Amino acid sequence: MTGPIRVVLAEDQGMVRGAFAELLALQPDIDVVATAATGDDALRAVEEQRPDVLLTDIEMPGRTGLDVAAELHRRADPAKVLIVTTFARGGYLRRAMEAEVAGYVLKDAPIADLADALRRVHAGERVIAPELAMAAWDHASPLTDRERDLLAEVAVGASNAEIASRLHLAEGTVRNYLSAVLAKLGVRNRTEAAATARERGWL
Amino acid sequence: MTGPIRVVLAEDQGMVRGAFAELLALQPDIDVVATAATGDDALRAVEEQRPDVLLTDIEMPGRTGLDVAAELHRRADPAKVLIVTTFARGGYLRRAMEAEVAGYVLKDAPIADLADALRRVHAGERVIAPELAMAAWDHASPLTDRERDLLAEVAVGASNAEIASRLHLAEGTVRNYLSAVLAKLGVRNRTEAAATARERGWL
DNA sequence: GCGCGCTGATGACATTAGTCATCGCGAAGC
DNA sequence: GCTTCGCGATGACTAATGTCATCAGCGCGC
Repeated sequence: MTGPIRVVLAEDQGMVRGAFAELLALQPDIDVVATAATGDDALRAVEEQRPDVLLTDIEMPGRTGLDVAAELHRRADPAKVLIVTTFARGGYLRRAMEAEVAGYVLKDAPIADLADALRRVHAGERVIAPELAMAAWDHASPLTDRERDLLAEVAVGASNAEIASRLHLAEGTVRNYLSAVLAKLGVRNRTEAAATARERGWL
Repeated sequence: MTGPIRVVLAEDQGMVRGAFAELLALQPDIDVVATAATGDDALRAVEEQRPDVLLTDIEMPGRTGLDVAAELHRRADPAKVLIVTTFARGGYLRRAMEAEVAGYVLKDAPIADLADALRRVHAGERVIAPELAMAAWDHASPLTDRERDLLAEVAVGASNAEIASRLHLAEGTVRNYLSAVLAKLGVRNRTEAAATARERGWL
């Protein structure tokens, strides 16, 4: 042992951030060296504090926790990333895996799991919420990258003409792609496609 | 003073529930007599424990915190209700007001506000998050009840024909209503209307 | 009791959205 | 080298959406 585990905590909700920070600080082997409310603050805190572990939520203003994880991975930063989130979405887990995060736990789990996961991640283990390890992959998105781009536009209410101009496509092409998306999702119109994709985290 | 404030805590996310419960339990004047992960459990806990205050999240499986608040209000239960939630949505606050809740605070606020709000609510004060007291009403939904019903169907991807049959309307009527909704929201199609309404909490 | 807003309805019309067949190009995969 | 797949495009359809004008009953406010 070389001293307590140095942790940066990123979580946008003030109460949850405060509560986690206070509880973790009660653990003798854990030292919360900084907290952040946004992804950008989290990155800055990691640069300044060089912690052992970044404990981060996903949904935060500006950069998300997944964006931060991807950025740290790109920089080959030695800090391990432990994602703690509400969302048991396959898409999130996929992106987390791509960013090589060290752990992914759900806020649904008991609070004791948090410090436990932190210690295991610090020890070099990989910690994935068991509900996800199984469930994530049979929900894998059948969409291609381009189809996802398109669907993202659909989800904010863009018309085919708008999508065509934003994505530099012919309008007919947009119609065709969307037709394929509808078939893959097994739905009958764009609005249902948007609702379904949102629900399954395929946006 | 007749002893500590007896609190029932309802919150679906295990980690957040655990963290809040542990922190509140550290306060000498607060006694967490029960915790619940669903609205139904919360109701049951209030019946059994007869607490001074029910501290509850809104979004929970089954019955929401707002449903529970409305039910307790209907029963003229003496327990005061303090809503603590992520969502600064006008619609939620409106429904909370209708259920005569004693307080409404945001998880965005610092953790110290939680125990503070709890004490003030117990003392008979009404505590509303300042961001909301102002903001909620200028975002008030311009939609009528029926229009909201319709939009809820639209948001899950129903076609006009489906909406017509589910709501017992003529299809032409559905088209007209939707047209009015689109005009009120200042959008150009149903998918954008769904996205906008979801974002503003008007569903 | 008159007006207004909500609800519900028709019908005609213009515009979008969605389907299908078919094509070209390039990059993998075996 | 041939096939498969992703990407992008036309064109010709059909079906679904959205717009507008117009009407009628009901309840509420003043």
